[in-house]
Amino acid sequence: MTLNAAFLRRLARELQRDSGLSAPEYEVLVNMDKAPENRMRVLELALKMQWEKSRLSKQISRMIDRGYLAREACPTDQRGSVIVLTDAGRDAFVEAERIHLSHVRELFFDALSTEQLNTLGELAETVVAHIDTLAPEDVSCREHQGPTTSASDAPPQEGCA
Amino acid sequence: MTLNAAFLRRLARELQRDSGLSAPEYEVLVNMDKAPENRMRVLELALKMQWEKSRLSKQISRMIDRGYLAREACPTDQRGSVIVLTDAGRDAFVEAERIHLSHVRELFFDALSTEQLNTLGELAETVVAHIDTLAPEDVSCREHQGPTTSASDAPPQEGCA
DNA sequence: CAAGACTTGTGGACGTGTCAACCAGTTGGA
DNA sequence: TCCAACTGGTTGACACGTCCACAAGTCTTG
Repeated sequence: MTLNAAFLRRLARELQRDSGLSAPEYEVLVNMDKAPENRMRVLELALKMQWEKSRLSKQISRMIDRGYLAREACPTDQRGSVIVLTDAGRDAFVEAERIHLSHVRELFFDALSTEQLNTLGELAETVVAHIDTLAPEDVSCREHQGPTTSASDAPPQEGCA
Repeated sequence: MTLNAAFLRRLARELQRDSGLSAPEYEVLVNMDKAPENRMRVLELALKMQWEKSRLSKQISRMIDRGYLAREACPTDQRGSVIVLTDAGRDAFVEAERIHLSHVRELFFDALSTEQLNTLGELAETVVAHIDTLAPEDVSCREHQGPTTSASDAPPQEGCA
């Protein structure tokens, strides 16, 4: 726990300082960058990131204000909106990614041997699997309780690789 | 990273739901409970928790409003204030601790063998040590740069044991 | 002692996160 | 067909965090 708290705080600060992007902004950009045509429905993104739709909605609004994203009407569902990565957004992301990866490498990977990294990965997966096993708890996009519609699809997309 | 994010979020939510205390509140109470006579100077607490003084100041104010803490004038330094754990604060903490420890046990310790736990602990310490080695970065109570006044004293007090 | 430097703690502005309420569009039946 | 239930997304209220500025007390030094 100590490790993780210090680690995340430090990475977030370094990212902000060196690239101007906050950690949440970076995470969103990671996922938008991977999306086909750099466009995605809000809910699709929320599922992929395991974020609450409310949280994502607000984050998106702020990032639109900053020029990183744009919102478009969805042609097939009048309620929905499609989020698009702007050129400015992509530029900011590319630069931030370069910086961030070097921070990660410096702080983490240099500290452990390959073997140790593998061991750590296995331990982490063990616990994650255990958490999934216990009450599904339906991590984020709740407010429906379909009987375990599709519990363990893809893991959430953290912005760390 | 995935492990930690999911883990912390889940624990925080369970704590809030079952005890009514937020994670930051709980952390503060952990430290106040350990303090001699349940009283501490603000800055002393900030150092122990590795929190920014501003963050702590605001958290304390909220917790005073909720009746968990009280503020007293410091007899030896007119600027300072001493924080005291109220009876209500102690009661809330005792109850929350009971609940929280069972959550931790269920989520984490049940998932790994003793040997695995030891291994994980060693890996975490390795990385923490590495982080400390790299730029001290002076984790939280910055805004003075005394030449490494007392770098690695006690580790920060996380509320997890 | 007086001036400047430093310390302790608070407050404002703003970004981030959760919960719950809400609107509008969509859908599945009677 | 038409209404009730559901879904996609936004918003408001509030808690939490960070950065920066500041007031007021304390220390240092000429």
